[in-house]
Amino acid sequence: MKYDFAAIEKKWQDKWEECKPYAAETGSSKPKFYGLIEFPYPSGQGLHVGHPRPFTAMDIVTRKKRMEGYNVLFPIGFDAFGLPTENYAIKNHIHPAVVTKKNIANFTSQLKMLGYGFDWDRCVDTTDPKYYKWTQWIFLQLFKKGLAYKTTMPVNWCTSCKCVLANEEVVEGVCERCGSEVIRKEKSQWMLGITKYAQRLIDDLDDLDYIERVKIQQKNWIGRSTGAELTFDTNTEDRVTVYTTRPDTLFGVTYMVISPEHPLLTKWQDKIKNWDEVDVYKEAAAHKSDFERGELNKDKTGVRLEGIEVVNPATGKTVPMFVSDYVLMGYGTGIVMGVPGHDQRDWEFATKFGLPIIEVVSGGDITKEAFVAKDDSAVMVNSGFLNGLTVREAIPAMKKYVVEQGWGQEKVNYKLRDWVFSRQRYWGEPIPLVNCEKCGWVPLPESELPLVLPQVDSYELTDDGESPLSKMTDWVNTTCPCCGGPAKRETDTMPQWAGSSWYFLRYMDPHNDNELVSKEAEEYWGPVDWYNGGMEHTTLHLLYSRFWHKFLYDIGVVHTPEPYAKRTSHGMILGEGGEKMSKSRGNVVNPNDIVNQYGADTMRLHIMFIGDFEKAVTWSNEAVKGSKRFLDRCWNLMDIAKDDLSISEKNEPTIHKTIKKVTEDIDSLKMNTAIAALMTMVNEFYANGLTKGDLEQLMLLLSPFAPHITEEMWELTGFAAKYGKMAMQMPWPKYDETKTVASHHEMAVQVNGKLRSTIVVPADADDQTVIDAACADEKIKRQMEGMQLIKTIVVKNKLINLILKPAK
RNA sequence: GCCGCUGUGGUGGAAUCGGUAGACACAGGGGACUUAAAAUCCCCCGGUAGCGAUACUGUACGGGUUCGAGUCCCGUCAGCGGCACCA
Repeated sequence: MKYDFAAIEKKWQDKWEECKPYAAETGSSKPKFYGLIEFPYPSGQGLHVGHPRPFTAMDIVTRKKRMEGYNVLFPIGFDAFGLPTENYAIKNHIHPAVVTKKNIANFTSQLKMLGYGFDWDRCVDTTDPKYYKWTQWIFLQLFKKGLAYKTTMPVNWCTSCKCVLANEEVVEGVCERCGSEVIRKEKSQWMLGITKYAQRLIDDLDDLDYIERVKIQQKNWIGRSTGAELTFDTNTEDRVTVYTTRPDTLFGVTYMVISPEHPLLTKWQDKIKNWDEVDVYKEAAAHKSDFERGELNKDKTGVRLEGIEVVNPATGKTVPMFVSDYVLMGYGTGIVMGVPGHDQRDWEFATKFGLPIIEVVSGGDITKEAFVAKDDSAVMVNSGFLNGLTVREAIPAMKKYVVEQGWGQEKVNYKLRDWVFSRQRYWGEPIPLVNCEKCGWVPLPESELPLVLPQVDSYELTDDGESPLSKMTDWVNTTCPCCGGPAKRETDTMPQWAGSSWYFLRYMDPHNDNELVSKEAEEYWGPVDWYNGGMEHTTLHLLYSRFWHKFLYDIGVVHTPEPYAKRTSHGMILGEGGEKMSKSRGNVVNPNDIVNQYGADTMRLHIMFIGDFEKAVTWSNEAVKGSKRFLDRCWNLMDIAKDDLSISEKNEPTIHKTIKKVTEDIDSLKMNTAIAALMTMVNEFYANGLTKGDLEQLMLLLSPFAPHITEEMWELTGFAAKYGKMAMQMPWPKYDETKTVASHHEMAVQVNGKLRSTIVVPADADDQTVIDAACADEKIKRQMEGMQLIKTIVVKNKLINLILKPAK
């Protein structure tokens, strides 16, 4: 009988649809396992070959967990708000909800075609009002705790599209869509106070089982630095405060720099003698994009503030003050002390403006470049009481001194900024707040949630970059829930990150209309035991969702401070030729084609066999055949298996070894070597012959990888009838360590570290026995002629190294 | 520039703690079966020399540690990912 994958896959998928073997049961007495994959964005193109990689891996992990007796939650959903759908809607005049529905239906059928063990009854869709009711609810709680606030801040503004762009939409300083210049524009935006959680987001990483590079990237993104805030007197009534990580270099300060956006600048308008010049610089800086300010314009520019002087408390001398756009308003205090001797940026600035450069740390040549000591054992000079100390000693000494003198205090800073949470877009969750002239920003009562996205005539932005919702005057004009007076609704919507920041909680209790998640469900399922996703989500999605989860922990909604106990990441699938798959390159592989040609089981197997899960791999249509061939070989074993239900003596060591290997490899996502071990086992079965008992073990091991063919074989070989269960419902096979070892080993025999021969000896033979055996070997005898044995090294069951030297 | 990762046959990739480099596949070559093709089965497959046994050589490059290095250490080069005037 031929392996008819199309008929077999259809048969079993229909069966699973009906008997729901993947249903998770909240409150079951079995141990729980919550395996999570990043839910997809349902794009119009459908699934591409990159999706099945993480999905299949976690499907295998969770299938094995079920067989090991766990009550498994392996859910799926759709992260469906977002720009591509909105843009498609604008272009084709179709409501985004209609497009979304269609795309989700398409994704669903594709995912089912691949035979994943998702609990489809728990499927969520972030654009469903029943879902985003709770996204809005979380926002309201953040607002009530003061963690959501509105502020004016610079945004990316496309001068041609006249709209606000997300950072991701700005590519090399121009608008991704039209290629026009992008400038910074002040706009009022909702912000979330993630920086208040910065330290906890760093600290709690320590106890998590995340792959190391994810932890490192998160820490770098949060960017903690320790230093001091120092306050300087000026010749105005204001004092200025700077942040520095190197208070030890205070004696080397020869000037100060203020950011063009700093409010003190405007305040000092009358005192600055060259205000016109300063104002022009200020204006010019405002019109520069971040890109120009950063990437292109390493060349330092600036204007001296005539009439403003600052006193260096360490030396008592006055130094001049400049405005320059190399100082950022958003980090530290927006004012920097210039230490040109020991900071390359300051050195460039000082060189350009002819400012003095003082050496305060010895060891470099400050006439050529700033000396930034690589280690902290360099010695301080020209620094009063610090002279002779190493940098390592000088930093704490100066910090202490600064505090004693009342010049400042120790300070920790983070690069992490608060989260810009508004989008002037239609296709997102409406922000459930109204603005009342009397009461200010007022939250909607929770009973009015969800605040449903209203129907609009056009999804285009207004000319001044406001959300399409702002044109809906009937919707915008409302009454204040607080005083009953006239009020306006917020017309900004939430970013796509919102719905994905908590979706894993909703899976635990997806149909609950009264709570985001019931206490019972959350305490049973939380936290997620294993979350796999892309490296590209390490800094944003992962950080955002950890932040929300910590907030939910603080207000008592969840019982753990962290959402995910374990995080792994998969590599990308590249197109033929090693390039990123993209429509424009025309190298996108659609999983449908592979499934039609070879079947879902082959697709699943191949995508796992293709290479190291964490690394990028190149897709090859040619190589898929190997996986299909393997399944054919498995199938054909049915014809040659002897009618004996016990494990054959000949295959026993291989079977136990393979069970061990596959068990361990699945747990560490090394599916490629697990499959290789299964292939080796099948090759041995062909070489040795096999019993039905041998085949039974193979089917159980193969089940998580290729569930359709396995169930069919399980039925045909009579095991389904024998046990009254599907293979996937059987206990995971166990191995006996003592049976994994063969009775004899082949050992390598080296002479002076070079392989010269191999010998076969009984397992666990003692050292003298193997040395004797090695010395008796013909090839070794030849090597030993005229030589003297001075040392032997024996590695049990593996290798013998004989150290010889010429005999005297 | 900074942080992180990776360099292994024609190709994808294996190789617990430092212990037989190239498992398992793909492609290729040879053979069997077949009227033929597909499929299937068997054999070969890093390089150089040799009919062969075998010898030398070989994990980006240069050093080092070690009885022994793909693996550890120092340096260099290349590629990928992230961040980037963060004081």
